[in-house]
Order: sequence, then C-alpha cells, then structure tokens
Amino acid sequence: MYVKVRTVDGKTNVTVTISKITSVREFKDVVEQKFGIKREKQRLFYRGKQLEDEYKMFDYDIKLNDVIQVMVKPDPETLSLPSATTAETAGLMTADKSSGGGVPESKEKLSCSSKYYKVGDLVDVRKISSGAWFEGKIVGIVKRDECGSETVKWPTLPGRACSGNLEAVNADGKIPDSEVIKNTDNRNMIENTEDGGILYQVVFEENEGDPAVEVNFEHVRPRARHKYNFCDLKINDVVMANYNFDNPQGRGYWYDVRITAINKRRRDNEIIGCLYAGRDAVLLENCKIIFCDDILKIEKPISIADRSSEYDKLMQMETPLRQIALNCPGCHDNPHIRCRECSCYVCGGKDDPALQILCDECNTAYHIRCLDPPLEDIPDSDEWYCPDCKNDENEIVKAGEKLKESKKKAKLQSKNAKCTRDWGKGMACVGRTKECTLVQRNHYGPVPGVEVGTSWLYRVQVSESGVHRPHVAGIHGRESDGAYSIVLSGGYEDDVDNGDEFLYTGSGGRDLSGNKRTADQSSNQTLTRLNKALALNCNAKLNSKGAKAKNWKDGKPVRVVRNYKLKKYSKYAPDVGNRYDGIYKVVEYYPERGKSGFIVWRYRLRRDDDSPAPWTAEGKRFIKLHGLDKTEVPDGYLEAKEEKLEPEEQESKEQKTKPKKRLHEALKQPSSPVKRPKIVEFKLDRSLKKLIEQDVNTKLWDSCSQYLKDGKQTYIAKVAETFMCICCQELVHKPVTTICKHNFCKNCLQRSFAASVYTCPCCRCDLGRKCNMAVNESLSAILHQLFPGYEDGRQ
DNA sequence: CCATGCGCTGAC
DNA sequence: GTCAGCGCATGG
Repeated sequence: MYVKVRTVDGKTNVTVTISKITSVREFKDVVEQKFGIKREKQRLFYRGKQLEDEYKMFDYDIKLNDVIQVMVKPDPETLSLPSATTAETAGLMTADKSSGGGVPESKEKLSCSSKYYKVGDLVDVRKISSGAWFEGKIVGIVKRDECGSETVKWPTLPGRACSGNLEAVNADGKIPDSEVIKNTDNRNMIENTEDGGILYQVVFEENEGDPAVEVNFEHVRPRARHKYNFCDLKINDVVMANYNFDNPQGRGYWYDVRITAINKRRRDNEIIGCLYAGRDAVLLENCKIIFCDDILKIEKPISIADRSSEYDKLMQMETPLRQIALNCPGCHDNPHIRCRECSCYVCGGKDDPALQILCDECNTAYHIRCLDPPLEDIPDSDEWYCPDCKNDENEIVKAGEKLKESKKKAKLQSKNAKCTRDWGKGMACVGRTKECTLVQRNHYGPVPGVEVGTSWLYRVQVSESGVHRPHVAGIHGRESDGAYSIVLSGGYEDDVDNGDEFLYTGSGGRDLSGNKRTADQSSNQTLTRLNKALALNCNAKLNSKGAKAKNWKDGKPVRVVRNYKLKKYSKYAPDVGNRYDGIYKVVEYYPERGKSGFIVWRYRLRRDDDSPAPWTAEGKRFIKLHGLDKTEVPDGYLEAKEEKLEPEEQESKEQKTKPKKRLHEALKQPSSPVKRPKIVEFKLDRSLKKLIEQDVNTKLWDSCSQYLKDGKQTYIAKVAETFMCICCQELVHKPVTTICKHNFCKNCLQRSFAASVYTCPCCRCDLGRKCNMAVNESLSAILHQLFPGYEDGRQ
C-alpha cells in the first residue's frame, strides 16, 4: 500500500509505500528519511486525528493513496532567537505553521503603542503570499528588532484610493455620495515611516487558533465595512473586490482593484479592473470582476488622537467573515454545480447554508433535512458528528485522549501477533478509493463514458469504474433480477472462448473453507444466486433444466471483461490487466458434467455491441484512436513504484523481479513524458443534434456543447452532471422540465410537492398547483441515445 | 448480520 | 513455480 505524505503548506508531497500494519513509530522514520524532519519534531495528522506512535495505520483507517499531513513542531531554541523578518513572516502567513512562523512568547520584544491602532482593533491584513486582504485582529504591537528590519514593499495602485474614512459614514452606515468622490486621499499620503518602527501582531479570524503573525503598517488597515452601490462606482476608483485569477468564474480572495471599465447590463453587471496578486505582486490587467454587488470601500486609518468614541467602538465591532474561495477541488467553487465535497454530503446542494451543519470530526457538511433521521434545528451543543464519524462512539478521539480499539479492527488477522504475513502491504487486500456513482449498482448495459477496449491493471479499478463491481467474484448480479457483468479470467476449466461467442461457467461447487476465494470443483453447481442471476438474462423463462433464448438479442445486456490470465486458454485475452470488451447477451444455458466430473452450469454468450471487438483490426484502431492502449493504473501507483526503487536497490531488483520490472516499464514508457489519451472531438449525429436543438433546455445544452471538443467521455459526464435529478442524484428518469427550466424525475418532482406547496426543489420558485407534469419526451429521447441502457431496470 | 467470491502476492 | 489465505464489496 502506498500513501501520500504532505507538509501542511502543501509544498512537499511524497508518495511512500507502507503497510497497513506499519506503526506510526515506524512511519515517522520514513518521514524523517524523506523529509529530513527529526521524528521528535513531527506531528502527523490524518483526517483531523493526530497519529500516535503506538498505533498502526489501520487503527486510523488509513487507506491506499490517502493523505497524511506532517507538521513540524516549532523548535524551542529558535523561538528565543530574534524572530523572522517581517518579509518572511508575512510570506508564511498562508498556513505554513511548519516553519515556526508564529509569534514567540517574546520577552525581548518591547510592547509599544501605535499612532493609528490599538490592541483589539479589527483590521484587514494583507497576506503577502497572495496579495489579498483577510480579516484580522490586532493582538499586540511591538517594536521592530534592530537587526531584522527588512520590510516587504507592496506596489500601490494609482487612482482614487481610500476614498473615505469611517468617520464620514452616516448614521445609517452609508457613506454620503459626495464624500466618496471628494475624499480622494491616496494611501501614500500617510507617512509609512511614522509607524515604520512598529510591527503589528495580528491573528486571522478565519483561523483564530493559529499563532499571531507580525506585519508592518503597510499591510494593515481598518476593517472594510461598507459596500458600494454599483451605480456609485467610477472608473479609476480603487476598491476592494473579490477575484479569483485561477478561476475567474468563481469566488476568490479580496484584492485592491483599480476600476478601468464598468459594464452596466440589465443583469450580470461587470467591472473590469487591474490588481496586484501573488507573492511577487504581479500586475494583472483586464480582470473581470463578477461579484459586483460585493464591492467594498477601502478604509483609511486615522490617528488615535483623532478617533471619536463611536469610531473606537466601530473599530472593535465584529463583521461577518467575507466570502472567499473555498478552492473546492470538486466543483472549483462554481456556485451552480452540486458538490458533495464542499456542500451537503447527501444531496450536494449549496442551498440553505445556514441549515447545513458541519461535522466536528471530518468537517463534512450536511443539510439538517438531509440527515436520516432529519434534524429539526441546528443542535445547541458545541459538538456534532456526522453519521460516518459517529458510527462508533469509541472512535471519536477527544483532545488529549488516545485512540480506542474497535471491535471490527480487533478481529483483523493482521492484528494477530502470530500472523506471519503482512497483508496490509500489496494490492491484494486494498479497498476501493473511489466509487462509480454515475450509474446504479444494478445498472444494465455500458457505463457511460467507458469505451470498449478500456483496460485496468487491477480488478479493484474495474470495480471503481463501475464496469464490474465485485472484487473477486466473476459474476455480478442479483438472484431476483439478473446479472450486470462478468469477468473471464480462466478460473474455470470449462470456459470456451471464441471471441464473439463464448461458453461461461457458473460459480460455486467449490469448497472455500479456510478462507479461500477459489478452489477446485468439488461438488455440483446449483442454479441459485449468481448462476440464477445470469440465467435470468436469457430471453426465456427461467428453467431449472436450462433454456434457449427466443430472441437472444432481447435478453438483458451483460458487460464482459476479459482478464490477462485467460491468455492460457484464449487468444482473445488481453496481455495485461482487465479489458472491457463490450456487451454480450445470454443465448442459452444448461447444466453439464464438467471436466472435474461435477455438474456445472454453462452459459453461451454472444456479442451484441456496436463498438468493434478489441481483437479485430478495426477494434485495435478504435483503441489507438481513443487513447485506450494504455492500461490504467491506480492513482499514485507509478509514483509509488518510482519512490520504492531506491537507486542502489534498483540494480539488484532489475534481475530479481524481471517480469514485474518489465510490466512497470511497459506501463511507464508511454506515459513519459506524460502521454495523455488522444482527445477526439465528439460529434453528435444529425438526428441527435436536431433533438437537442429542439429541446427547451437550450441554456443547459449550450453549456454542455462546450465540452464536445474534449471528447465523448467528458461530454457524457457533463451531460450526466447537467441532467442529474437533484432529488435522487441520478440521471433524470421520465424527465419533467419546469417553467424555471429545472429538470427532475417525474416521480421525484411529484414526491417533492408536500402539503399543497408546489415549489421547484431547485430554486424554490412557485410552480403552481397546475404545474405541467408532462414528461419532456425530447429530453428523454436524447438521454436514451446518449446513455445506452438509460432507464433499463427502472420502472 | 452472514456467506460468497475467476485477486493478489509473499513465503516457500 | 506454486499456493495459502488476507480484506473488501456485494447481496441476501
């Protein structure tokens, strides 16, 4: 097993190979070796828990590719030395607690007073790392050390800056219009030197518990408290606005912006401006500010001598934290995308933030209404744990407490001291790291976006892709329903593979005692469980003696995966890993005496897929064209291999594990330098194009069509996301498009209408008692074409 | 909860 | 090369 180890600042990120039964103590040695951080100075964290020496990785439920954070304990010796220069300190403000950037409990630094600020003043503070302003509070004012007196200069934007001060504010909290224009002092007019010998110790409100940082006068100013009306803004004004240069469509941080253009529109006003951003204060021009209702006035400090008592009060009056980028990797903070990572974990909805509750353990958000059972109100108590964290009260580790044993983990064999083998190491026993949610577990037909010919190194990845979910079993199905997928991997001697048609053997009839997964046939197979499931796919009435399909193509579709181990018996098997070969159908099934002498159930499956079979010339072209010729490996797998092969080991390994080495090489070669699958623009066929043009969801389709150029897989994923019913989280089934242009499953929408309230579950707009519940047939038809197997198995 | 299972790999 | 035997996902 391998995991990622990351410093708290995110700058260093290393993959290391360990075992689930590696102890934290041992792990610290690895960290010491890789990061050069002495073990005594390490603090390791996983999901908010501090890792304690005497426990093992699995005690904390650390899984493949999980991230462990390393924090460096501040060095008691360096603390008493003169502190870092302001430049360094300011630069480290981002969250890098690792370098002891905090303010020491200084005995040597002299407290002093400032001409402009008092302890307790609420201010905005500029982080040099980003150039953006964050809410802070002054907790101390000290004299700068003689030696470390280098300060960080930040360029000033020309223009009408700092257009007023707090005293110019009327009783209603607004600033008189005339003041805005007249008061055009530039910040530069305040002599920085006046407070030049002083450092302000500030704490950031967003992470209150963190140690204070020291900044100089230039990077502090009174807290912004006033919003501009859009109509009052003028070109050349310097204001505070929210911008995200990584993702200009999303929310970002608060910068000083000089307005260079104002575009008034009926809706979606827009401001164009320039700003300095990033550690090196790069001038960014033509920045489109989209949050135009959220433009704040820059406040100018006024000297304490000139402060009124009201001003004093105002300076210490709390303000709600300004909205900033959350930098959610899931949705990139796009407010229109439902996201279970940064929003409600159940429905992904971003609505009603006030009714979302955060788990004190894992920090995941939940709508109180989405909980099972739902909560009426946000609970009064300080602590609340989500269902995942609450599961086992014993596992909640309070401050100062140690990890407790859980029943499940005590049962593990690896826990057993007598256990001679380390099961936590390789890929034999790893769990899934992701789950396919695009389709349900009982989905028939292809998984949208997974092309025929796609291959994966390990079965666990096939499971993650949704193509074949069981880890080990060859048949995935339900006794009462049918089989969804099968894997051919030469595990049963009676299989006969002819490519387009093959004979598959049912499961069972084996003695698996001794915790085995496979064994020789030792009894007759029965038409139960998975064998019954696969029989149900055949277009014929279930018959305990076997049956032939009336129209074999009308049987339920089975996804077929071939494994490299089949190579022993079949020329249609892939060279490595597991390959998805498309849809097959059950032509007939019957019991027969197998090679072992015991009765086995045999199933004849025949290919029924439009994509060319991977072993044909056309199929090979198809695979190349779609960039499927590279076997997918688990996330972080190659990095882990790379990391594992230490230079001196490499040589000896080369001879010892030749086949593996070759496999590793084979997998790596095409990827260096990073070879991405070729992306082929996805072309909609004419009829589909026409249907889409006719559909009322014009805007939604427009937003999807931008992804056509990124290939079929991306486009399909975008469509799936766009037309997901927010109620059931699946592709809309019998879609109804509301007047507000939201789409729901007809059933879900019906169900959402509670007690004569007919509102859109998405935007809450009134749909009226006579809401048109007609199924949007064109949308339904499009989805049928785009998603083969769409609605199969749904009533 | 329990039973099942066409994987995987270190130890021999 | 062979093989014992693990955790995990799934369904019942």
